[in-house]
Amino acid sequence: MPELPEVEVTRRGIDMPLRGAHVHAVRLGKPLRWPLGCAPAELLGLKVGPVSRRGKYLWLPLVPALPAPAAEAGRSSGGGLLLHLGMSGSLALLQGAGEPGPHDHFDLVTSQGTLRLNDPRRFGAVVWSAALDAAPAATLLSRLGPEPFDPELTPGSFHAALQRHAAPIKAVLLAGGAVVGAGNIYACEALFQARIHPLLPSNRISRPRAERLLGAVRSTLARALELGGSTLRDFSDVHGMSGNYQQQAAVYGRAGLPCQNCGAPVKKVVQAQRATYFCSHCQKR
DNA sequence: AGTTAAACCTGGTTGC
DNA sequence: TGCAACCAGGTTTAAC
Repeated sequence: MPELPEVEVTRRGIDMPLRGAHVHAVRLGKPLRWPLGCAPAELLGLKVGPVSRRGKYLWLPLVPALPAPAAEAGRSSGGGLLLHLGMSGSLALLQGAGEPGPHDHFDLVTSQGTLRLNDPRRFGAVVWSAALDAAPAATLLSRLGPEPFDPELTPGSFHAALQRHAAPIKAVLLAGGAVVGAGNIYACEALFQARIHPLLPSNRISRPRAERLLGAVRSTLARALELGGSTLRDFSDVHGMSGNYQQQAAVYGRAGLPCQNCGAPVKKVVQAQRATYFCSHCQKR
């Protein structure tokens, strides 16, 4: 469910409300993708810092609330939680959180509300790391390509990155090495907007088309962000509001329906076990 | 080395 | 109506 816009919407929803909050308790549900990586008791008393995002990961800094005497029994000297929403995860910030439901697998109970992860499929993760640039966080983040809105990501560098892969452009976008953030929905939408065929080998994309694609990725993600995050059925922001980008999708999930540009039926193929929607008339190889 | 499958899970939808 | 098959926003890990 969550691609970059949804994760960013989530970040904005929890950042200020949680800042400066003290951790009162931690509750773990069923196992997620990876173990937490520390004893829950180590988090107690730590203070929440500014929440940041890298790709589809969120970083929730947790620092000692008191300067000097930190070495209390079992308390950590600080670090943070690296969170990922996987395919079906969402975060909620609850005041007076009720009993956890069957898919609520992580609670961070703080002085300013309970941050609760609901994730039916449990592909998501909450992992303790002593620092953003230390293992395990650094290891996970090291595989990520540039942020889509990083000014250092230029048409030239993007084109160069695409030249390094012979795989279909759709697969390259999903892999996130050239640019992070475009998941299955937005990759389809961006390729449609750029009029590029999803099966076209990445390294056969010209410089002008690469520039167009980068612009399409950026505008697609920015649009989704404006609309509050999108996606299919079960994404909701921290206030429980669902996004509505799906109604804006030009090709995703529209197999057989007329292309909004030319009227030809939208096609669906499976690439790397993922559904790809495109218009074979508008999108050229 | 680079690309592609398999794996991790549950739930909703579709089809017989 | 019941149940099996298939599908779903991601990404790591193992295998060609």
